[in-house]
Amino acid sequence: MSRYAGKVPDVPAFKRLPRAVREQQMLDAAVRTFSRRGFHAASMDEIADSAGISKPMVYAYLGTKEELFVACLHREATRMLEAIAGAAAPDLPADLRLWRGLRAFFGFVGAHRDGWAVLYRQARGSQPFAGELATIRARMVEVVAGMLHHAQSEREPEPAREREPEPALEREPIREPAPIREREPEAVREVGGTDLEVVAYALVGASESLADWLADHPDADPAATATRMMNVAWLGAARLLTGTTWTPPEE
Amino acid sequence: MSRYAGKVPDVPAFKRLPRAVREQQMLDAAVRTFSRRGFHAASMDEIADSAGISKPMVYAYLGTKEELFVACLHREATRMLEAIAGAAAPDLPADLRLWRGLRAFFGFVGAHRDGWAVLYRQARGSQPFAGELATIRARMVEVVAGMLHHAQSEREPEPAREREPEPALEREPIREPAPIREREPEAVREVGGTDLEVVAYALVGASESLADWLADHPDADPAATATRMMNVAWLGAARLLTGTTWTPPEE
DNA sequence: GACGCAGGTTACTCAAGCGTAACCTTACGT
DNA sequence: ACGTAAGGTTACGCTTGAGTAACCTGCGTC
Repeated sequence: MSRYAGKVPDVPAFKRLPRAVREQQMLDAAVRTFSRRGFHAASMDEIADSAGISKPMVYAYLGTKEELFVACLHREATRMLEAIAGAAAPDLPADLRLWRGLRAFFGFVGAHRDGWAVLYRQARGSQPFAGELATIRARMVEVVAGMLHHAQSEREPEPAREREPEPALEREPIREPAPIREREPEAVREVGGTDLEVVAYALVGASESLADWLADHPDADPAATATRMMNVAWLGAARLLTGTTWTPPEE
Repeated sequence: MSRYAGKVPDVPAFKRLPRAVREQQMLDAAVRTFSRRGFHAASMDEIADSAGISKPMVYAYLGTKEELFVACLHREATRMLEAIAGAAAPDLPADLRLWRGLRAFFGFVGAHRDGWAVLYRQARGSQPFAGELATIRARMVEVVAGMLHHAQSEREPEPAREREPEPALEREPIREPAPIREREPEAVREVGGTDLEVVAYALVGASESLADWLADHPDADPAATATRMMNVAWLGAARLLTGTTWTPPEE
C-alpha cells in the first residue's frame, strides 16, 4: 500500500535488533512451529511470521529449512543434556545418580512439552536428520552406559577400569559427519553375555517412549514418570549387574 | 510414440490382473518406497512405477497418499501382531510367554528390515498418523500389559480378577476415530505404586527402540537382541511383580 | 558528512508432485 | 454378438512453498 516502510516513518515500532537476539527469537519460533505442525507442514513463511521477522532474514541467519531444523534440535538437545548432567553428579552412588538423571530428564521434558520431545520425535525416521539424531542418541547412551559401568565397578571393584573423562558436553562444531558408532572392538564390555551398551540403548529407548507419553499427557507428573522408569530400569539393571541373567530356555 | 498401447497389440505383455492382486503389489511397492525415502520424499509417481502400474490406478484402489500410507502401516502392523500372537500362547508361564513374544517380535523386525520398523518410525510425530499409531501402540501395550497381569496373578492368586478375553486381534474396520485411551478410572491397577500399563508402555518403548537399532544394524542377530531385551524387561518386571519396588529417597 | 555494513523488506521465480479429466481396451455375462 | 464395467493409460492443472534478487535504511566511524 504505502510507499515502503509500512509504518509511519517516525514511529520506532519494532527496533532493529542484534543478530544474536534475532537468532534466538527465530529458533524459538521455529521450535514452536516445528512442534505444532511437524517438519514438513511447517512453512518457512509461518516461522518467519511467528518470529516477527521476514523470511530472507531467516535464510540469512540460519540457512535452509533443514539446517534450521537441525539447529533447533541441536539447541534443545544441548539444553536437555546440560540439565541432566547438572543433576547427576558423578560422585553419587549409582542408583541415586540414575534417579537424579531420570528426574531431570522427565522434568525437562515436562517443562518443555512442545520442545525437545516433539522435535526429537520428528527427527526419527527422516533420513536427513539421521546424522544429528545419531549423535544425540549416542550422547545419551554414553551417559547411561557410563552410569552402568560405574555401578558395575562399584559392585566388583576389580581391575578398576580407566574411566573415560565424562560424556563431553561442550558445544561441538554443529556438524561432524555423524560417526554412526561402529562398535569399537576393544569396547565390548559385557555382563553375563549382555552388552552393556545395548542395555543402555534399551533404557534410553524406554525413556524416550515415556517422554513421548509424557508429552502427550499434559497433566501427567514428570516425577512420577521418572519413578516408574526407575522401577523398570533400576530393578532390572541392578539385578543384571549382580550377575543375575536370564537365559533363553532350551527347546 | 506409437499409437496408444505402447506394445505391439498381440503381445500379451503384462496382463490385466484382478484388483486384489494389484492392491497387494501396490502395497508392497508403497512399503518399499516409503521405507527407503520416507513419507514425504516418496512420490506417488515413484510408488506407481515401482508397482509397475500407473498413478491413477493407485488412486483408484488405495486413495490418497495419506490413506495409502495408513493402509501400509495397517497391513504391516497386523502381520506383526499376528506373528507375536501366534508365538506367545496364553497358557505358557509368564516369562516364557514374554520371551516367545519378544523373539517373535524381533524376528519379525529382523526379517522385514525395510518394512514394519521403518514405517512405524515414520509415523511417529506426524500428526496425520497419530490416530492409527495410537491404535497400534495401544494394541501392543495391551498385549504386554496382559502378560504382566497374567504374571502377577500367577504369583499372588488373590481375588482372581476377571481376565479380559485376550487382546483382540481380529481385523478391525480399518479406521475407528482413534480413541487416545484416556485411562478408564476403573482400570488403574497398580503394583506397589507403579501402574502396570505405564510399565508396559515403557517396555513397549524399549522394544521399539531396540527394533530401531536392529533395523539399523543389518548384521545383528534378532534372537540375541530379544535376549537382551528380555534381560532388562524380565529381570526388572519380575522383581516389580514380587512387590519389590524402588522408591525415591527423601531429600 | 559520507560511506559502508548490519539489519531489514517486498515481490518474485521455479520446481515438485498431488490429484484428475478424459480417454482406451478387453473380458465376460447374457 | 454386443454392452458394460473393470482394468488400464496419457497428459495436464494447479497449489504450495522453498529459496532469491533486488532493493531500502540508519547507526557507527573515519
